[in-house]
Amino acid sequence: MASTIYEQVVEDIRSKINKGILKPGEMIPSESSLCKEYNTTRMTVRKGLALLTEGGYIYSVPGKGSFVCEPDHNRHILHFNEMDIIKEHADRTQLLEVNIISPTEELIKQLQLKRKQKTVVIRRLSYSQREPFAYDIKYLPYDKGKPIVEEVIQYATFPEIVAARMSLFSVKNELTIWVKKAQGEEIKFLKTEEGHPLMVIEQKLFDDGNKPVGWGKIYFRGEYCHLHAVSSFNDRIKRTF
Amino acid sequence: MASTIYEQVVEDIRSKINKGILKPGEMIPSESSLCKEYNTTRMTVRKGLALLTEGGYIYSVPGKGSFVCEPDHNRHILHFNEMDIIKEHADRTQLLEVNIISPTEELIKQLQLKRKQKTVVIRRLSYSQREPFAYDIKYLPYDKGKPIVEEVIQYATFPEIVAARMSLFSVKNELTIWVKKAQGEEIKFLKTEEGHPLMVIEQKLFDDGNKPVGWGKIYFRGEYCHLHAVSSFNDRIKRTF
DNA sequence: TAGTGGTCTAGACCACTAG
DNA sequence: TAGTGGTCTAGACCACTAG
Repeated sequence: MASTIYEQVVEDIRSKINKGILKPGEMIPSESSLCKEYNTTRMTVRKGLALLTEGGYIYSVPGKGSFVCEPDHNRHILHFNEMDIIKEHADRTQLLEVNIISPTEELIKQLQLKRKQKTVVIRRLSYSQREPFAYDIKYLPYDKGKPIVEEVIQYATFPEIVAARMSLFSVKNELTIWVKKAQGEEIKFLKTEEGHPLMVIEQKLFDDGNKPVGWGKIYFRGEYCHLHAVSSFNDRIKRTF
Repeated sequence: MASTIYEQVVEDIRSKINKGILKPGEMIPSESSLCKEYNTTRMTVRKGLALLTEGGYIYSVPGKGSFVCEPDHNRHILHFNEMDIIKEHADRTQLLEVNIISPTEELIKQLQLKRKQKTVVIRRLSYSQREPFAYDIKYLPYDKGKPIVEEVIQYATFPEIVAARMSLFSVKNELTIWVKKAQGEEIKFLKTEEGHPLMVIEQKLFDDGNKPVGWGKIYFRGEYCHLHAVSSFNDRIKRTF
């Protein structure tokens, strides 16, 4: 049950939208008419409308009114944490390499480096019952002032590694996910037959100013990587209740 | 530049959090002290704090204060629309089957059906330059009252099909994504060699009352499916500015 | 010109926290 | 007991929309 007036406003309008009484594109009652309906003031009505806006149910157009959104069925929340997937199966994670190298052309492009700037490489291999199942390689711009702590690196996710080194609160992470047949280095480390399906997850990290601060790929033996995502639509408003 | 007082509050506090001046877990200044600092009233300060809360920067504890959140690097936004991926490559989408069947045990379980309730099957195959690359199969509970319009089904996403049939505003969609080697039926339709890597995307749809209203899988030839996701963290608040 | 949403004021009362 | 955030009131002025 709604314990406050604004919750009542939210529940009533949300239910009307979900039942199709209010359809996408249609105008909802104006703030002043809602004030009368609920015998309350504008600020209270607006608190409810703000929650409906946050939840993706309505949007407002100054001077005109508030309208029901087109539902967005495409937006999903993907909870991706490389270490969760690794920990789920791994009994051992081996640090293959932590090094400072001169960047390749690809790295200069991806991390937008100056030509003489060094990069840190981190390569890890995770085993499940002696079978290697995840191989990952990460690059980040080298910064003399910031030491690399191996114990941290071994068990941290990429955003954690970068955020720790750069003391960033928010690191933007762009994921690209695809499938490929194992070949070359991947076969060597993951000990698969040639052509074995791999799930590849590429991560590109950016700081607040959109500067690349990390780039890496994780190769999972296909059978070890299941990803889960949920449409974010209904979820967004629930935090509040 | 901030054109309103509450935007100024948001920008100042957000910048302090991003620079590490305010660290996760620390308390931010109280509402009353922010009122003094910005020479404004509580409702205006609270509007700014509401946006910071929405953006995942702070949370409040009644009686105690407002605190800086631990950043959540795991939450990503995945924009997944099966038809976008299909349209990107397809020059033809063939409706293989639209049928009403008696459910298998698996279907009864997945869709929580009563034993005698029929289900609708929809199977499609998409071609890129005569090469089949996406095979998908969808099931939804059969409802006598709701006709199945083939022209719609051929080009609609699963949530669209279900939402249209059930006049639902919000359908919850649970995605599971994994990799498998092509075998059996998949080889037959996608005309791949055995063991070819496939990206499998399973969709399970629920109505407002968490009742399953659709279940299906899409099999992509691996090379045709790249998924993109972005950490949602910084994005959430930007809508407002 | 009447109606709309956006911003803001200056209060009130409440439950809760922690010394 | 002083301080905190949560809810709510009853206004004000504004820019904008559309007849």
